[in-house]
Amino acid sequence: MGTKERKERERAARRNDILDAAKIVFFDKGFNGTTMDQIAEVAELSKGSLYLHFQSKEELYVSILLEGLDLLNEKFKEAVSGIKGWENKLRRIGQAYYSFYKENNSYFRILFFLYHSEIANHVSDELYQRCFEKGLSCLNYLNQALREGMDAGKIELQDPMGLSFILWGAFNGIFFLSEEEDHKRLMPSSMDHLIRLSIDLMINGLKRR
Amino acid sequence: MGTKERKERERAARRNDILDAAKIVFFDKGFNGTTMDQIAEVAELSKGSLYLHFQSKEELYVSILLEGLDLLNEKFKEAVSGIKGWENKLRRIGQAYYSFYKENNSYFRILFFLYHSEIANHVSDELYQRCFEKGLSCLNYLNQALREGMDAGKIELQDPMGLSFILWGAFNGIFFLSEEEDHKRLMPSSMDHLIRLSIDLMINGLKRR
Amino acid sequence: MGTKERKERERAARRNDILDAAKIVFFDKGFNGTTMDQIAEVAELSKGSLYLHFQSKEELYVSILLEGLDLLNEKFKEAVSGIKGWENKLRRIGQAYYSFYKENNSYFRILFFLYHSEIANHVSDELYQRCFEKGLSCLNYLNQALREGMDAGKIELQDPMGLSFILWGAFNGIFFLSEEEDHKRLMPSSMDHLIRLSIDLMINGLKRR
Amino acid sequence: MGTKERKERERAARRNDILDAAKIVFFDKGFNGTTMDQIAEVAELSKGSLYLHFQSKEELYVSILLEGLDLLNEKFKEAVSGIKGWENKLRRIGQAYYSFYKENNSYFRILFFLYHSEIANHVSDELYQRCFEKGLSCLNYLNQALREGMDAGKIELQDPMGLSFILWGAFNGIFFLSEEEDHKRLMPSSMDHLIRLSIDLMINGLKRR
DNA sequence: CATGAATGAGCGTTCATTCAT
DNA sequence: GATGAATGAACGCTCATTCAT
Repeated sequence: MGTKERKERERAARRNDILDAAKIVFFDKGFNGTTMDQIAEVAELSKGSLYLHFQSKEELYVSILLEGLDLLNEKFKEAVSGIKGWENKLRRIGQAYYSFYKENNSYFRILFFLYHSEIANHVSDELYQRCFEKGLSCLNYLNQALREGMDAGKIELQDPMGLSFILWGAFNGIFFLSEEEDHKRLMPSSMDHLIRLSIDLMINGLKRR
Repeated sequence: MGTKERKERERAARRNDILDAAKIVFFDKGFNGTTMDQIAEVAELSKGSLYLHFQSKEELYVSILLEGLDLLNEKFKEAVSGIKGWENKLRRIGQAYYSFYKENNSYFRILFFLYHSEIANHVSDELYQRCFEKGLSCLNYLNQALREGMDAGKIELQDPMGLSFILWGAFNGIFFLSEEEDHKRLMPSSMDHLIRLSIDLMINGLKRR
Repeated sequence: MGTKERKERERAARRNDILDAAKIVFFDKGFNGTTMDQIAEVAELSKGSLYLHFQSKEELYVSILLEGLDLLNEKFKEAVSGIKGWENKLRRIGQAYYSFYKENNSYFRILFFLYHSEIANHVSDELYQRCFEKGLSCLNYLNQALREGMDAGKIELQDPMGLSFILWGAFNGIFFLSEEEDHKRLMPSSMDHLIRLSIDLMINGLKRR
Repeated sequence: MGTKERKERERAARRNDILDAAKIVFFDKGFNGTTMDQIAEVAELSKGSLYLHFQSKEELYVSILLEGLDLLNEKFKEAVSGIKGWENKLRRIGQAYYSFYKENNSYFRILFFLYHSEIANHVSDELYQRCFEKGLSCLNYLNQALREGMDAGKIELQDPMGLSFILWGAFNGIFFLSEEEDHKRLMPSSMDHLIRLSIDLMINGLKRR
């Protein structure tokens, strides 16, 4: 009886090995720069075996992205846990996202790279849907904080989802821009400072006058 | 005579034909999804002829980007021409960027995709530098407006370049997020509304209390 | 089992198939005139498969050359085995080279063509080194015979390696010249006769007076 | 009237310009490494104009070879002029060929490269024939010297053309072998010494006993 | 389940040659 | 005669995916 379970556990372990190997290579060389051979070699598995667990290169890539979203969800959860007040919550979420960007930069880039690439089109609907939901879940932390602020009358009564969306997009864009090596030439101030500025700007902007 | 001049005009025209063809294909399939054969076919030219005008696929791609940046610069220039007041200027720039995003969406995507890709590394320094400068020039319109606000004491005295950077990034991110087809499922409100909200949020955030 | 062994044998066999196919085409059209597609077609394999066994066109080419050198080494070994006297040995070596030239003409041409081509530069050091050593080994048969003649006081005491080099080069050149179809127009006598003449000339030239 | 002549002179001059340019590039990069564009650029002419004077890349190449053969003929002529005795003549011819090899190495290589390459097949019969004849003419210097030796009873009475052929081939082979960079590793003695040795060997070998 | 040999479509780039002007 | 834009057939090599064992 336990046999079946063990088998499944082993299968999951194998899957994880592949994922770990893929992460190493994808993080290092990007989607197009990575070959299935390289992943197989790092995973110490045959190339064919990769396809026993993932339907395609794209699905493998997106599976990593999914991990990234899980991680981010967790970070957001921690960030707001026990925190009172919409403003504090937003600040904490912003900082959490920034720390995710810094500490898990590779995940951030993968996460970002998905959109608009041809990758999304080569992935099963089911997998895509799961991505979508996890993204939505992240967005919801923002959403909650904003609602709280509106309920308290501190933020103009408007659709909180739209605002969450804006904040999320804005931070993405700022991080993304910072990625670019040459942009650092332009920036008079440190990234840390810039992010603090951004958070202040957003919070300040949200407040009713 | 004038023969020489005519020749040059024809050459430029041909170059433009290629650029137009490339735009069509790149916009549709992305950089990696596009082949030189496809471009040649659309341009109704032989593949070899492409290389008479562009050294490589990458240079062709970046040349389009350069056009996009020119266009955007123009849009920004128009946007602020004759406008008084930092707030008005910022609003106009934001709207101009939004209209660029909407009306020249393909340019926007190419423009956005350049960063962080390996493309930049396969392009001559000179071409890359020109991109950089044109991007900087766009940023400067924001910069000017912010300085004006600071001089008028309406905006907290801080590094305007950093703030420009934030605003630029934020808008990029918001547009980019909106690109994603599925995100539209989430959005309760129209894109137009969302952008107005964003601009208000930023302007409000900038103002001193 | 022995499964693993069988696999290896099959792999080696396949490698040989490719080598055989490549020989046919290279011999016929030369290095630059040969395409990987042609080889693949003759080998009844896909082009991609060629690269499973050889890193590049050049490596494939040089691998054939290596075979040729092995064969030649063997011929020289046989030629001198059991033969007494430097003169006899030299004659036998000369004849062996001539028979190699005649019977394995394709190898001869490849062997000859390597030098001075850009091919050598596109081959791994290891492969190149092996070529070099096998060539040296061939040269050594000459070297031994010459030493013997010097020890016996029949040949002027001079550096035998230099002389080996001369003899080797001379025969190469003579064979090579004979290759040229049109040169046959000039030759009043048969190739066989010419070679006998050459050997006599060399032997005679070596002897002290 | 002089008009026509002048035109022809100009045409010949142009042809020479191309030849000179081609020499520079071919000598530097070899046949396959050279493009018609490069030649055109060095010649400060358009690519199309090249074809006004030469039917193909191959014909251009072989035309240079022809120059080389002219040069060699001249060298041989000088070498034997006023020299008495077959042995002296042969020595002088051998030295002349060596000096040609050293001082006009690029010509030597082109001359050598022709044979067995696919080049010969892409050249008009007429051009090929001219090559052949000039080669023959070179050979004749050897031929004459050998006949003289035979008439004087110093050389075994045999077909002198066959022997010329052997000598020519032998020197070619020795020079060619020396070209190879790595062979220098093997050689205990200098090239100069080696050649002296070769000439002695041949002369000695020719003499009757 | 695991393997890894085999596939084959595809790619960016080159370049000798042609030909309208 | 001179030009140089245009051609188009090649070419070496890659790599995601398949499938017999």
